[in-house]
Amino acid sequence: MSVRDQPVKEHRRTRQRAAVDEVLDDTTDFISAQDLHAALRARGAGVGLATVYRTLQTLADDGKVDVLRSDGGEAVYRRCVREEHHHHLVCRSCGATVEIAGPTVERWASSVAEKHGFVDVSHTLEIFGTCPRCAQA
Amino acid sequence: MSVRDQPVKEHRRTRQRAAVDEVLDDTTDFISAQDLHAALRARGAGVGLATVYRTLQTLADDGKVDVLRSDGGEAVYRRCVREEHHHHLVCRSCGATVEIAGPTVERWASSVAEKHGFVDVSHTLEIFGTCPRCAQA
DNA sequence: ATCAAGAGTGACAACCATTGTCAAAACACC
DNA sequence: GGTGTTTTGACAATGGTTGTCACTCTTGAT
Ligand SMILES: [Zn+2]
Ligand SMILES: [Zn+2]
Ligand SMILES: [Zn+2]
Ligand SMILES: [Zn+2]
Repeated sequence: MSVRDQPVKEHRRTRQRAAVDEVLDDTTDFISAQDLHAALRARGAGVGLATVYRTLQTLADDGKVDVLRSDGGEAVYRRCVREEHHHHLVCRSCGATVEIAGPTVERWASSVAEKHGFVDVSHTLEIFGTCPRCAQA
Repeated sequence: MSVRDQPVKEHRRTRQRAAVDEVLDDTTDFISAQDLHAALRARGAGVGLATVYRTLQTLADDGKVDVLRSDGGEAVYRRCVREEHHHHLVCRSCGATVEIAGPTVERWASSVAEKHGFVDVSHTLEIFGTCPRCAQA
């Protein structure tokens, strides 16, 4: 997404960050800061809400988690398998997420931008739908 | 974006809606509800903030305006030239917007979704960059 | 034009995600 | 252990957005 993957400043290892990591690893769907905070509580490993927000912010900055906006405009986070740039196919009903890579789209996006003289280009692309499991109703 | 363009219930014509329409027509970039509210004030045609939000919501529901989220998660609206489905190339600096149509991407998106068994599919796609005008710095 | 019914309005409160504050606690390193 | 820096967290504050509800306006019929 950014022009270049940079240094990624070192961070201290704390109980809180480990706890957040753990929840992220156990969660396959995108999750909001609020929900993550609740999940931590449920696990007994309470972490301050502000800390959850800060931690997620940091992870996002470091490219360790992907961020996108839910319908309500709430930011939701997810630890993705691929580190490289990719997109998502998300189930509107259950939240099931599939990571998508599309060289074609990447090329198309940058060519369109270039055609209009835009530089320092990035893009967002998400596909929503109802997954097979949820479809059988 | 939705599966089908539907009936679109009729709405009453009021001074407030006309005023909002006017601002939207005069604004080429995406604008937030707050900013639109301020713009209305500046024009002397004051409209309640709640009304601005409701009006934009309605317009969006009817597919009369496009909505997307700014970096800060704020919803921004724009009356686009094309009524049909399309996307945007937006300048991060000045907000200049170009409407984009991409049959290729449309096909790709639905084929990817189909491949994974997803139905009732929609997608969001926006390209961001620095426009030629803003680039010469 | 008059009128009734219901859609629309607006000032204000309420909500809620997110960020700011800052003293206390935890970490990393010597 | 000592020390300097980072991190934490309870709480306040911010800011966009929605809810409330009495009042007003548009519309369509009489
Ligand atoms: Zn599903
Ligand atoms: Zn991409
Ligand atoms: Zn520009
Ligand atoms: Zn499209």
